[in-house]
Amino acid sequence: MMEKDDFTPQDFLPFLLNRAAEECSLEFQGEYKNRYGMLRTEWRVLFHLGIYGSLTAKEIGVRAKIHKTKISRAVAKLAERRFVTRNRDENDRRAEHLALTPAGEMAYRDLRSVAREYDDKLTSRFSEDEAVLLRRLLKKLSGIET
Amino acid sequence: MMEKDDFTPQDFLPFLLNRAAEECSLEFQGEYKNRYGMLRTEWRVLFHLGIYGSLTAKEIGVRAKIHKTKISRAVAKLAERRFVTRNRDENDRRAEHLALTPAGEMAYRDLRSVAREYDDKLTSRFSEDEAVLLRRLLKKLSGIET
DNA sequence: CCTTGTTAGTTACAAAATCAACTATTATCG
DNA sequence: CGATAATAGTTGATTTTGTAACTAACAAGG
Repeated sequence: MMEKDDFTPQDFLPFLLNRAAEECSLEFQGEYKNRYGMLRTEWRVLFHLGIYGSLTAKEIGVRAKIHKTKISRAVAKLAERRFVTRNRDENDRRAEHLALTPAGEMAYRDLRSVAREYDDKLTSRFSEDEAVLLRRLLKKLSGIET
Repeated sequence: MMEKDDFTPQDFLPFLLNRAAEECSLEFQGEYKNRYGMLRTEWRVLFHLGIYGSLTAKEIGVRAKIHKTKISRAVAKLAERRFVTRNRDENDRRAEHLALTPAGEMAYRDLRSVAREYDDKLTSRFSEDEAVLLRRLLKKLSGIET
């Protein structure tokens, strides 16, 4: 009973992904937490609105793979702080179009530059090609090609 | 005031990492959850013991970048289910050496083969070179070269 | 020895995530 | 039309996590 055994569990992808994601998220958290007292889900929502302009909670969930209750609560907090506005869709009154307020825009641009610096710091460990490839592969893993 | 603007926040690495890790972890969870009712941290601990034989909670934490309280609770559950044993270090009686019981070994080998299949499925989307590079880069990101 | 500091691991309490059930609205189809 | 199903989003109950404080054991310096 010959068993091919080239599998090294310490290289198990979900395992490596979790570890890297955890490491980076925690480190990056230090950069923004004391700026706006924002939680991980909140800046992710903020980023999405900053990038794409206006989205519904549902759309954010699909793009970012975040659970809808997490988004619901994050949006509630962001709206409370006047970082986002909610606008009912007139064609489908279940959906709400979310967008950044000017204050939200400012916070986004600020965090965006912090993110850029941190991203540069991370990718400085790689060659340009490696960085490009890494991003492409990560997108492939989450089933998103764009 | 010219601003170089080659930074696309939707490609922000911590963001891509989180999304990919979340996607894979959730999908993989479906493969093992109903087998042993194990949580993410628990199988990660189980894997480490399976791979490295015997470790202290501290060592697992460093290698896997998992917070010590999470490990403490995961170990408690695994011990309760008779998957791991605890042995006080005689030289330093603060530390405990953890190891798998035969039942733990069986669970590990079972999950390991599930993991192998899932890993194959994931990496089948890439070329061999890409898969190797991806793992290398992920290790680099978590500050571990080995 | 004995104070002070450090480390391994646990635990209490607060914060957050998950799950299930819910409202309100729209879609489907007999 | 009218019943049933589906969808966007919210809320409450439960579970899990993170923070900080704790115990117990060791270490170093006086």
